[in-house]
Amino acid sequence: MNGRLVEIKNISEVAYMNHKEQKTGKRELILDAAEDLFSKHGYDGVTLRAIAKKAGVDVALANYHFGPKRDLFDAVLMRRAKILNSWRLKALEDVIAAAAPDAPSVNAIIRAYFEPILTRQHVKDPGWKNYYALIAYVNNSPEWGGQLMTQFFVPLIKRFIEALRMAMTDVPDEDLHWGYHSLSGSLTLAFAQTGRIDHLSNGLCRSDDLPGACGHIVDFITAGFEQMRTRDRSDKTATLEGAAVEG
Amino acid sequence: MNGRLVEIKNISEVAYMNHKEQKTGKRELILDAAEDLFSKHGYDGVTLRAIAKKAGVDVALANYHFGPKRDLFDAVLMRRAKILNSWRLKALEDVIAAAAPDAPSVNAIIRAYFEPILTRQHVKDPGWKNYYALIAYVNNSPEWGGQLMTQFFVPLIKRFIEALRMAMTDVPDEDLHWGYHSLSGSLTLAFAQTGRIDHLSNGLCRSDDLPGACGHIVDFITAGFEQMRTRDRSDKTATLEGAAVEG
DNA sequence: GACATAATTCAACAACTGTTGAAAGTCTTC
DNA sequence: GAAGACTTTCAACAGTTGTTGAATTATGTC
Repeated sequence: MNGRLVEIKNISEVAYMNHKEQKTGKRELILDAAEDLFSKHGYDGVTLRAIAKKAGVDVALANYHFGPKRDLFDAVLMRRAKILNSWRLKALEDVIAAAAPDAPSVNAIIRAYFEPILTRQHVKDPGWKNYYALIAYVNNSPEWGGQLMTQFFVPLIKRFIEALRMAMTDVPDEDLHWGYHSLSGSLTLAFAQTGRIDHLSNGLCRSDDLPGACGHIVDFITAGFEQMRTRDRSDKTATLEGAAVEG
Repeated sequence: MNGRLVEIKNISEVAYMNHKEQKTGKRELILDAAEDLFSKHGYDGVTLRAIAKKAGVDVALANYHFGPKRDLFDAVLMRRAKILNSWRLKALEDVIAAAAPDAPSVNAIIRAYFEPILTRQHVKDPGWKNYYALIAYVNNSPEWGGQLMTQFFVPLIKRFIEALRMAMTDVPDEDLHWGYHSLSGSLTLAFAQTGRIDHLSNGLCRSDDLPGACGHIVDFITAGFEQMRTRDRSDKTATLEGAAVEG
């Protein structure tokens, strides 16, 4: 039995499930357990036996359903990626259509990127929460950063940057791409829910308050993009380096 | 022999080395190899044998110098933390002193946070590059996010936020803390050098161009903070959620 | 109810993990 | 150059890892 084929079968099943009914088989229990543990300890920090124990099944069952460990990880990533992707794409197209024939505002575009994460009923769904933390792990890992996860999101991101290009004419593509990179980093760290901001702010801000976090981040990121319209692009690198050479 | 004691001895040695001369013993080779591998594959993704092989020494030697694996990881983190920390603190105090008795500008504060990373001669030092990627790993991992690394940086960050509070009176502490969180996320993802932006921008932007990256990020983040002065703080969460419930 | 198919468990494998104690080597100091 | 302390290697341990094939149970079909 080929693990890769099993994985693909899994994806279509999940897409189907989402529209019909939740399957409660042990197969899903394994995915849930893996999602939880992978998001907390990373790929190498989790053993198949730990996953099996959490799911309440035998070790061999994971291999039966998903093949090698690596394919199980991919299956976990892909299970929700398609859904999240479609939601985001729809939100973006809606914003573009609503503003047509004018270009949408930067703020509306940014919000279209954040809304699908916060809204719907799954804000407090632990499964989705774990999945977001898992994306944070994948996003910042050099090992996974340029792999299948990225490829899957690339079309959406390109469309997203395209919309920003519409909203802000005469802004160099370089700026837009670095802007998205900052956006992605901010969002990712918020997703990771490391609890650091709780500690740092003495409880004033809470890691697990995703809506609150995104409210701040959306405004922050919007301003970051807006400044590109009037940005001074003279070479400040030399200034930066020069200043330190003096000191 | 106690590993924790060994580690502490190590820190003082490194601090001494930095002012005097580079020690080329096998001990440093182990730290270099570990730094490289940990930054690429995470804590659990690296075996002591892989480190030893890369360093060209026996497996047992790592344990002799640093004790258990966990303590070796801590030693790698701490080796450069003290140095980076002092550089950043000095840059920040310089900016504050230069502007006194007025408050420094937001842009100057942000630059003080970025400069020490880019300047000095170590921009291209592979050791420092690996270290930055390692910080990115630690920063986004729930397992390490709230640990010794964070504690070590907390005083600096508090001082940094304090400076921002001076520069922007009447901005709520909540905004400032979330702003720093966004800054940290952006910087961290840039540090990770995952190569994604290269792929996404078709080579227009390069992951390994840290000065270029920081030039963009500094302007982006500065604007993110500046908008807090005139930010509309009415509850947009309801709007966000409401919009999705409709659609 | 027999039968084929899928799902699940059991037992075990070879390879690899971190760690350790003893042995061998190297360096300093008298 | 002998003594002693510090480095480094060697060999091996007990436990864990992902994976597998056979055995067992559940599920659905005619």
